[in-house]
Amino acid sequence: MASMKDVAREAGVSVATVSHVLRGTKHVSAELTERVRAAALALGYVPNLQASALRTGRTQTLGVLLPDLANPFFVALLHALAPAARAAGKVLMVYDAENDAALELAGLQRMAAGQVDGIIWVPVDVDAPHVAGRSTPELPVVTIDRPVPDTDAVVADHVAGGRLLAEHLAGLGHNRVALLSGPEELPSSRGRRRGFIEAFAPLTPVWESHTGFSHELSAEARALLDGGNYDAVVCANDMVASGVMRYLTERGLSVPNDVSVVGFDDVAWASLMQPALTTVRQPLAAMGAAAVRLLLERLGDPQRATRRVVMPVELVERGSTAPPDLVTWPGEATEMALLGREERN
Amino acid sequence: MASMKDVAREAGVSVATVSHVLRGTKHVSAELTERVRAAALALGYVPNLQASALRTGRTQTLGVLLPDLANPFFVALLHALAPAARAAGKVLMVYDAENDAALELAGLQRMAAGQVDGIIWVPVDVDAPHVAGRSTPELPVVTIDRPVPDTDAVVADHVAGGRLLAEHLAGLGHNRVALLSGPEELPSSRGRRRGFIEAFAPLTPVWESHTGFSHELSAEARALLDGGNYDAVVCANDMVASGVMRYLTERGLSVPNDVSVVGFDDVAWASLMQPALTTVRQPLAAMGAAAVRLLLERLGDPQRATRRVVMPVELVERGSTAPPDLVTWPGEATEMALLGREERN
DNA sequence: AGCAGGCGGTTAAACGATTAACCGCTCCTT
DNA sequence: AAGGAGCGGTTAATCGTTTAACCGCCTGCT
Repeated sequence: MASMKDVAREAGVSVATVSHVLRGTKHVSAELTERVRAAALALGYVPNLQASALRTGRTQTLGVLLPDLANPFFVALLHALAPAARAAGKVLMVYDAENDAALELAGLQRMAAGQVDGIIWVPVDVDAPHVAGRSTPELPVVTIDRPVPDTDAVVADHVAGGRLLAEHLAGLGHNRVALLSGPEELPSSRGRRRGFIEAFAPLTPVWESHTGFSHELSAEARALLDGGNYDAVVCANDMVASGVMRYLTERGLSVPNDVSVVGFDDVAWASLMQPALTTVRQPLAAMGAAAVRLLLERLGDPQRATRRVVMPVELVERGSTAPPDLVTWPGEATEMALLGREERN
Repeated sequence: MASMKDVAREAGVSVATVSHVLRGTKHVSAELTERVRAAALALGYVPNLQASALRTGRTQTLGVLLPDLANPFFVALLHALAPAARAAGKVLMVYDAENDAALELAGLQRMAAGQVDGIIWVPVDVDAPHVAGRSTPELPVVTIDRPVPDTDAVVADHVAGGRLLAEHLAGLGHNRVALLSGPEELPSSRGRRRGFIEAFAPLTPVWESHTGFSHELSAEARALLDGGNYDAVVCANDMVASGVMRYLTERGLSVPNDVSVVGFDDVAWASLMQPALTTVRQPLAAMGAAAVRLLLERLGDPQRATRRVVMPVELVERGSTAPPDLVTWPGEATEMALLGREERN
């Protein structure tokens, strides 16, 4: 690989001059500029970014630390990050924590080893010790979706999303809603749940079960669904909604004729499900751009106060929701109270 | 950030000794080893990988250059690559070419700038000039799915996959098959098509249209589907299959009762579709591991002859295929010959 | 005339790690 | 006893780039 020294020799100047020409850090006469340019081209010179990074302390690389690449939401986020980073001339170093806090910590340390200028991070678990203790001393961090105290953060307005769903379902005439909320410890799940309940509660009580983000339904969730006495299911996210639709269909129920189902996120295939899924869209492209912007701003001014950006969400009405069928349900209504956990307060 | 010099001072030894202790490159007395370890721990020392890379010429980073992060297949591939890379102590630098050859070239150059030890690459277009000319002089490359001459490559056995589908459909009794093959220039599409036709041709002719990999169907594809006279649709991949199932369903046809549909790849949500999709699974985890292994082998021995690894595929039978309904089709059979392109030999 | 200051370039010191070469010392061999 | 080998450590060169400091030289001001 041709180095700057080679270019300098070829052009008959010092390496300093080559550097100045290539970076424009100092004015160089037209003649020498031309000679240097020509030499660089002739030798196929390409600057060694490692060396440059060593000297300047800037790698032009951003770390992306995600909890799970198997989750389409995070993948979509990555997809949104990529163009924003490129626009800023940065390249992404991606680390998949595979939902494992130990792996996440390893990734964090690896990135702290001077490999990246900053990190865009969706923590596996905001309550894990290494998150609070922030074992990464002085590496700028922007969190997305799962904000960590004292970091810049980008989050969607989950509360508003929950509210939109509540209003949509209430508007259609639903009043017996089963709620499959996501992991209790996640701010996103909590926000969606709160928004939904606050906007829906005046109408009717709600049966609820906590579940993961997988399309595999928990035993508790299945019991709740088997119990009947609901005319709509509000799911933790689109993957869960997909699992629910499948489960209901297999049991001979029709979505949306017998039961309406809603998800959250609007992943790519939500519109391809049968029926197409009504859900809440998070503005991923904007969130990715915001995260990159926040990180660059902090790189420019490390002392800046941390900021939290809340992005608006949008209801996407599709075929999985419809007015409830007012004919009584096949199941008995009396046994319902035993199933599912009671809504606490 | 504490550097090696700091550790050396703290432990009262030279930086060389610190390096030897930390890397185990030379034997150091138990006492000093202990002192160095303690000092490193106390100062929270973490080696600067940039400096290390500059000196040794090894970054411990692998580049991953993908054509499109919006395509779930490539995302799944990335997901398969991540654990394999980690197991080898490497971290991944991911670049999304967004199906744009110019962007791909930019990514290639960026990675050639000493940022990675080697590249795992799925080219946007194997016929693009920068692919053949390989504008990346001496950077080890492993291609996946779209092999480039004179590189190590990992590919699934697409021909066998096509054959499996043909045998499956023929076994069910289908003999009027519409073929929506993928982009003609891609080796994967060509292989699937060839395998299918070779195994199916003895039975019956095939109507065919070339299409992209998107769930948005081309006008030609829609015309073919509208034409009728088929009892099964063989799709370029799962995304296309999903679009086809939706299109057919909207037109009142039932899958698999009226028409069987098959895809290719077995992406994550293939099993969640209604009906669940019969498809061919590519062994992604194994392919990712193979790619990393090939790349590491080449790093170890740059002179080694290039190798191509062909991975076995597997038919996954699900609900989207069934024996054909022998009742005659609603459409007329006579007008069919006009629609779709004739099978060219 | 004398001096400040700009211009266009070079010199050389970093950045942080790796590693060949070397230096005393001890111990073994012949 | 002389020479060689091994041990445990240090010195110093090096990777490729950046950039502060410096050096002549020419201009223009007073």
